[in-house]
Amino acid sequence: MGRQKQAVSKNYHHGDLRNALILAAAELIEESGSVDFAMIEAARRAGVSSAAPYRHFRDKDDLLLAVVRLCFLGLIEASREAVSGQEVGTEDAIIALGHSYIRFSLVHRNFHDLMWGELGKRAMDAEQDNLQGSGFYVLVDCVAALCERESIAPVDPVELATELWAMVHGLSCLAMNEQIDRFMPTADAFQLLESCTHTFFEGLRQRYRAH
Amino acid sequence: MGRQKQAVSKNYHHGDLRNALILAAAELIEESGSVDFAMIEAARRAGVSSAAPYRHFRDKDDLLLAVVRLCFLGLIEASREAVSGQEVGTEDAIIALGHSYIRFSLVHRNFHDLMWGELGKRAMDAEQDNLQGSGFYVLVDCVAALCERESIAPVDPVELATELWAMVHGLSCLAMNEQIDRFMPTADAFQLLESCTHTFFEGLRQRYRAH
DNA sequence: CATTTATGTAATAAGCTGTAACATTGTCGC
DNA sequence: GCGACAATGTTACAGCTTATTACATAAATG
Repeated sequence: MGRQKQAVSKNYHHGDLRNALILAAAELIEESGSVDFAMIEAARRAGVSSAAPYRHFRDKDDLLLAVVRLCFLGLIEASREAVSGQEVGTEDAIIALGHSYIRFSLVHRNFHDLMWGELGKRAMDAEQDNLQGSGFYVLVDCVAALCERESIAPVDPVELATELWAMVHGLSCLAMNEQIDRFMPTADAFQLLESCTHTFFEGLRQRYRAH
Repeated sequence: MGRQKQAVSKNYHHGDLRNALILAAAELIEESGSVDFAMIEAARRAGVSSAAPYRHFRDKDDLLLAVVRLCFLGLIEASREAVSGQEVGTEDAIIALGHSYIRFSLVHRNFHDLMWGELGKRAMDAEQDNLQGSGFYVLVDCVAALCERESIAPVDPVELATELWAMVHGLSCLAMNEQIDRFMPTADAFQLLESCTHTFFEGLRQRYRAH
C-alpha cells in the first residue's frame, strides 16, 4: 500500500502535460486522418485522467489551435529551407518553394483541413509568431527578385505571389485528393508544378516585359 | 385519447424521410459551418425519433455521402450553365467557368471540406451519376476548343485543364479562407482569376503556338 | 515549515450512437 | 376484401463522449 502510494505519488504530476497533449493530439490526427478524436483519448495517451487536459486547454479547439500553430511553423521552416539553396530571382527558386509546399501538404495531408480551416485562420489572427506573413513573404521576395532581375514591370509582386500561391495550393489539394491520378494517371503534381509555373512566367514576360 | 391516437397514426410514417434527412443534414452543415452535427439533430428536424434515420442510412457517413453527391451535382449543373452562354474556344468561356467554380465555392463554402475530403472521393468512386468526369470534362472541352482555335499545339488538353483547375481551385480555397483579403485587401479572387488565366494562356501561346 | 498555487483525480450530469424489441402502416397475392 | 409480410416508425437501453465540480497532492514561496 505504502509502496503503491509512493509510486503513484512520484508520477502524480506529469511534468510536461501540455506538450504531451499537443503531441498526442497530433499523433491522433496523423493516425486517424481526422480531427475527430476524443479529448479523453489524448489524455489516455499522456497517461492522465480525462479531466486533466482542461487544466491546460479550455476545450478541444484550444488544443487544436496549439497543434495548428506547430503545423504552420513547420511549413514556414520548410519554405525557408527550400529557398535557402537556390539562386535568388530564378524560376527554379520559385519552383523549389512550390515543391516544398506540395511535399509538405502530402506528407502532412491529415493536417491540411486543420491548417486551412477555421482554426488555421484563428491561429493566424492570433499572430503569436507572425505566422501570418512570414511564410507568404518568402514567396513574395522570390517573385520580386525575379521581376527585378528580368525587368518584368509594372506588376505587383504581392499579386503575382498570390496567384502563384493559389496555383500551388490548388495542385496540393488536387494531389492530396488523388484527383490528378484520377484524370492523369501518368502525371504527378510536381511535373504539373514545373510546367505551369513556367507557362505562367512565360506569360508574364510576354505581358509585362519592359522592352 | 382516440383523437390523439388518430393524429399520431396519421403521421406515423413520414412519407419521405430519406430526403428530409438529407435536407436537414445540409441545413445543419450550412448553419454550423461544419459536418459535426449530431445524427439525432437531423432526426429532430425531420420530426422523427433518434432511431428512425438508421432505417435509411447505415451511419452518419452514409447520410453525408448522400449530401455530398447533391453538392457535386450542383457544381456540375453550375458549370454547364456557365459555359452555355459563352462562345466556344474563347478565354472568356474558361474564365466564366472559373468564375462559376469560385462563386459556387464561396456560396457553398461550408460544404467545401465535405466535397474535397475523403467522403467526396468516395462519392466520386461510387460513380453513380458519372460524378467523376462530367464536371471536369466541361473544362477539358473548353480548353481543347481554345487550343484548336488558336493552333496551340502540341499539348494535352487534359493536362492544361488540370493545371487550370488547380489554379481556380486554389483561388477558391484562398478566397474562402480570406487569405486574399489578408494580403491584398483591394483585390478579390475574380480579378485574380481573370489576370492569371490570361497570363497562363499568354504563356501557352508563347510556348506552344504553331508558327 | 506553513501557505499558496499549480496540477491531477474521482465522480457525475447530460448528450450522442447504434442496436434490439416492439408497433403501425402499406402492399400484394389470393 | 383480407391475411401475410415488408417497410418504416417508436421506445428502451448499453456504451460511448464531454465538460464540470469537488477534492487531493506536489511544488514553490516567503
